[in-house]
Amino acid sequence: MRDEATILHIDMDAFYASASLIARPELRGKPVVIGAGPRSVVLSATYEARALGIHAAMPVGRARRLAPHAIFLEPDHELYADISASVMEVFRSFTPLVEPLSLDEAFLDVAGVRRLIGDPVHIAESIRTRIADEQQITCSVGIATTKFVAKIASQHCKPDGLLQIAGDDVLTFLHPLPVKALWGVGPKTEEVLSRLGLRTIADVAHTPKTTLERALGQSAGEHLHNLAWGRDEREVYPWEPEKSISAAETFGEDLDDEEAILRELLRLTERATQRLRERGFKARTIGISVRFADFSTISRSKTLRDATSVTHEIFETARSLYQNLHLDRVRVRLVSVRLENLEQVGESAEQLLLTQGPKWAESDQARDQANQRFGGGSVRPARLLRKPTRDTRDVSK
DNA sequence: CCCAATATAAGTTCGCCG
DNA sequence: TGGACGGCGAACTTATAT
Repeated sequence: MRDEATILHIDMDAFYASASLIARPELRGKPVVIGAGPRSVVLSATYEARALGIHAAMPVGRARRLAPHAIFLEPDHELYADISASVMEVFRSFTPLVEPLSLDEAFLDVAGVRRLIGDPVHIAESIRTRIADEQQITCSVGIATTKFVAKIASQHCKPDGLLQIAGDDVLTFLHPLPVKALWGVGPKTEEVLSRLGLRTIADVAHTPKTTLERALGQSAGEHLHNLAWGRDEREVYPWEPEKSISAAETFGEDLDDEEAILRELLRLTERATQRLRERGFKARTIGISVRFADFSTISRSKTLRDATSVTHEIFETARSLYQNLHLDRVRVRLVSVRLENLEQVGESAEQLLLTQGPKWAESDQARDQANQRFGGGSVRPARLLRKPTRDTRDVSK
């Protein structure tokens, strides 16, 4: 194990509701609804929302009803991608070893540049200053010898903080924390651990590894035991290949009409396959998930003989997966389309056209180009021309 | 009663092959 | 022919994270 704390975990504070974002000219003075979840203005209970004068938290559906003309800053809004790209660029100006975890979080390994630029704390302060200057966003930085401890440290000092945990202090820092703080322990695992009488990370550390493995499975048991002793071998990888692409949509109201559900499925297939093609992938495995009114969820998938990126082909697979469920007017809340087993398409576009069936591949290509030129959704299958169902989200009830 | 969207990892079950 | 067994990939579920 390295004994010097050179791993940084940087977490933007209030990224999705940052003052700089709301101050953007195109948003100034307009009602803005932030977030996408059941409590769309998720931030009401947090420091950042108070600072911004946001008081109301409500489901996004209600927000749409109350303020239909508001600007909805959902997580996939392009403004966030812009800011994220700028921020990651700042990180990369300090070291190439930047591993983004999401739009607003990244790990950095500064071991190799410390002689060049300065010690990790100095680097962290420089980064915080630059992000504040350029984006008017505060961020919190955890510095430690491992990813895991760096991540907990940044949570610990949030907001607008910096916390370094030296190698010698790791266990003192870690052990009093609740098991929930272990990365990978969610509600289910917490419950299992609690039945074993384990409440703190120290408790987990002092439990025989075999006991943990029996209760949680081999891999998770061993992993947690290691983390509890501050052992985390994972390195900072600047790049990981993508493994799946998916698109999902929760309906404004539950649907039970097969025709309507298939229309949504086609729309989601469009969304997913377009991203697939943008990234130069084909997929061999097509999966769907269906969530019912009671929130239970099932999934089905099919692996094809040959990978494809053709909307038509993928939709037909998704459709047959759906129809094989033989749902008879069951109330459905969400469907999703997932593409897995991704393969990078070879250089030759000709080969793609020949092997994929010229007609559909060409029509996809033409549509992608048109959508790029005229904006997403300007060209779409005839089947989708009827009024989209999602707009029913904010009416009635 | 209410519970987003996207991605990853790992566990289980099952069928196929030798 | 019958069966136990192991390996393997596919299908599916569950858990977790942001």
